[in-house]
Amino acid sequence: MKILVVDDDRDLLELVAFALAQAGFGVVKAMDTHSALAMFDAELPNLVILDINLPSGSGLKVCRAIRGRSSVPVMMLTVRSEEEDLVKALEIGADDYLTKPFSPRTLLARVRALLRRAGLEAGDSLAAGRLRLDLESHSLTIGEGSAIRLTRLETRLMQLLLAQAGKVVNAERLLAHVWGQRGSGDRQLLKQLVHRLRQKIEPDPAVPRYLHTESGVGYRLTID
Amino acid sequence: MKILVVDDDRDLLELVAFALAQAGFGVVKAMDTHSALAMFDAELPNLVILDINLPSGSGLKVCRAIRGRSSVPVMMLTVRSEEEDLVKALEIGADDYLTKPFSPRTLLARVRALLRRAGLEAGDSLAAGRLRLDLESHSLTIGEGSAIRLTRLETRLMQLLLAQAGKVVNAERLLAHVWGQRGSGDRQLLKQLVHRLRQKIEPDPAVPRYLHTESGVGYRLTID
DNA sequence: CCGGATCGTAACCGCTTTGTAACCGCCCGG
DNA sequence: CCGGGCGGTTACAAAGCGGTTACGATCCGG
Repeated sequence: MKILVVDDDRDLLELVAFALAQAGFGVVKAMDTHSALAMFDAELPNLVILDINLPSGSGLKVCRAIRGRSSVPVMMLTVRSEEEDLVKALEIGADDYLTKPFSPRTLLARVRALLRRAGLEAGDSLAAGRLRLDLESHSLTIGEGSAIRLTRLETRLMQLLLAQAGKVVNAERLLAHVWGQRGSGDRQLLKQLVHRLRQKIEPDPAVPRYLHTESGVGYRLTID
Repeated sequence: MKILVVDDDRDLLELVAFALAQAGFGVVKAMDTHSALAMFDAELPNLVILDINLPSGSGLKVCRAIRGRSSVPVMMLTVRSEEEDLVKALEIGADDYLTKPFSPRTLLARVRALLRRAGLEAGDSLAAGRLRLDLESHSLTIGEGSAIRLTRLETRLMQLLLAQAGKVVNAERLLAHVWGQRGSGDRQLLKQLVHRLRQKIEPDPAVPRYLHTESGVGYRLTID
């Protein structure tokens, strides 16, 4: 999912870009109207975040230009005093707006809502380092590799390990998460599941690169 | 198509209800959290419109409660100052939001967009890739080929798959969409319907080209 | 009333997923 | 040196899933 961010304030631009990148989005940056449109044509992003107040001609022009060539979702960044411009932006065809200052959390929630509304949502997925788990389709992607299909239990195991990526996860906790009360105390269940998961995801299952054993404690997912 | 509207402001509630009814939707109303949930369980609406700011406990609680029992689309109504609540609502799983004041036209456009994404659109034709489904005549056209007549159930199945083209659709969701509550948990029903549909639309039903199985998850319509 | 279309239900098959047991090697304390 | 605990591995059984065939009930137009 690629997002174009346009803002002439370098600090804010970097902040927004960082927050988006952190959340797993691909980010393209521009600081003026001209390069914004050039970037748009070159990269064809799935969403555009656009400061309404740019020095070289207003953000409205960029918005209009983008609307002229695509129906991609556009989110405007405004300050409260620009009420007037905001109305124009929405009339031109911007889809949403965010009033500065805003928290990264707000930004992400809005961006996700926009993508969802546009039907571009990536689905329920969880990522850390080179690993990305799609909970919807039960598939795991490593780096640029092809997706590996996981079973229901493997997905549940991966879910907790990935959520706690880099940290050791207690065996008892893994058991509880995957099997519920039933699995309590049964090491063999976990042993087997780890074995089967390693066969699928490790280049050399005998020398794990991702799913490491922390002897006497539990397991840990390495993310480099 | 049934829509539950929850708002403690009677005027706004009636306004929204009127606009929806005018557009041909069935409308169910509630003015507090308790009756909202009671109505939800009793009527099982296809979409919920929910004021974020209810007196008897926040609208967030209702949203969470609904998400706990269904994946029905939820649209939140907010005012600009409720930014913080809105973010929470989106994170909880609300699908869209509308900032008061809004025009009936905007409301209807958003509602239709949500229904379309959920595969519930009452419109007469739905297309993705080389596939086009006519809901009126229950016929499916592939590329330049001739129309294939589908049965009522086959059409409903195709409708949701097509609305979610390219994405895996959960078996339970398909069951709910085609048979409603009745089909819950009955894999055999779905198995049969998929089989019969494949006989009609696949060049070689044994090696599906369009309607793919995602083992342990559900089905996916490929659109190339 | 006949005959086809539609749909639900059951049974069977083969494959995958999951559970269970047994065995192995390693480490470590006594 | 011995024995037990731990984790990995192999092997096999049980359960579940998805595809398929078959059959009966129902509905509806001719």
